[in-house]
Amino acid sequence: MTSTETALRQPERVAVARLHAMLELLPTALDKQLAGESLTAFEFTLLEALWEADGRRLRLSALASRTNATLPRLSRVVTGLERKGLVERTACPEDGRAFNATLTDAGMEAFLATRPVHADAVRAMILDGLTDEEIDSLAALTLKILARLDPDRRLTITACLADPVDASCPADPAP
Amino acid sequence: MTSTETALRQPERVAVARLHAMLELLPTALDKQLAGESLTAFEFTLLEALWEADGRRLRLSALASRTNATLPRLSRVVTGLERKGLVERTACPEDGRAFNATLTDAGMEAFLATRPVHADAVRAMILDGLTDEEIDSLAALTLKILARLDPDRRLTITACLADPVDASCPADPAP
DNA sequence: AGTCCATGGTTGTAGGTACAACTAATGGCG
DNA sequence: CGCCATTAGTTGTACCTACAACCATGGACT
Repeated sequence: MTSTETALRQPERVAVARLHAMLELLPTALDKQLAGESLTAFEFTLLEALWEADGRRLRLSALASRTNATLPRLSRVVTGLERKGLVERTACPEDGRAFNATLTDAGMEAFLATRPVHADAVRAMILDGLTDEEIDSLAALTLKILARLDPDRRLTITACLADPVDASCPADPAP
Repeated sequence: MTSTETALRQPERVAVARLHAMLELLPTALDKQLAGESLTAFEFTLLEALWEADGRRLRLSALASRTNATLPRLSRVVTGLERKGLVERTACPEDGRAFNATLTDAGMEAFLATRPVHADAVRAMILDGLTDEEIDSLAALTLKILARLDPDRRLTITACLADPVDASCPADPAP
């Protein structure tokens, strides 16, 4: 079942090479744009997830799922944000094992201050070069790839990642 | 001229969120598929670049450009591959500062052994879910994003990354 | 030749991430 | 009740990468 023995065709090679290049360049580029706010892109994503969450708090495991991070990684990042006073760990009443990460007021403030910077960076590096149709196309393509990456469908529960069924997302032909 | 003050629109948010998720998941997923060959995805990319190069060798800085890596990073990875016997550092005759990384026979062998594994992984995680048109679309989108990421155009010189004008992936003059 | 600057690479250091091993609490089931 | 498998999180360890500082060479210009 291994080794299809067939080499990739040229258009495939091109797409993969470019995708790979983007994978290599985009994350560090994004991080650099946010460096001025003393937040990493991942930390921002984390604050964003909490901001959108009910009661501005989320269980660590839920937060890990939403941000596509492993639990160890999330644990340490939350520790870091806690040290900066942007987040608080509070025990979960219903489950003695679980903890909630709660956005503090300072965390809210930091998030709101960083949001426009992040939005501008994303526009400058990704969106501004694309037409509306291309943006939709990008959303559709990434969804398809994500579906294969995460067959368990455990991770992609966030609204923006879900299937295009829900109203807020642009419709496209269902597979 | 900072802070556009305008929030991202919903389709933009969706595309960016999915792209971000992919950025988080794809690299580690690819690495895991290649773990059995005791090569990282980046090391494979590096061997691939050397394989395609004229005389199976490339100057370190050229190699860094092709693989979208910083020079320090490349230097260490080459050291690692050298230790494994897959690559050799040889001084460049024309330029006393420069070094060539040369693919050894063992390196060729390792590359050829890993190539089908890598191809299968790429197919399984990316290509198999997409139609030919979508693959072309992906290539076009990533090209547009790369163009904005690398305005200096220093990095994206590789044939597969260049503008869609040229069809083939020719080698270019060795050092 | 001599000076200055740019280029090619290497290494010190710091920070981030994955994996595995670990603790602790939950929930089922006899 | 008491045992066992599962789940939530934390931490030890190892690796990787970025940035900055560094050394050496090449090239231009006087």
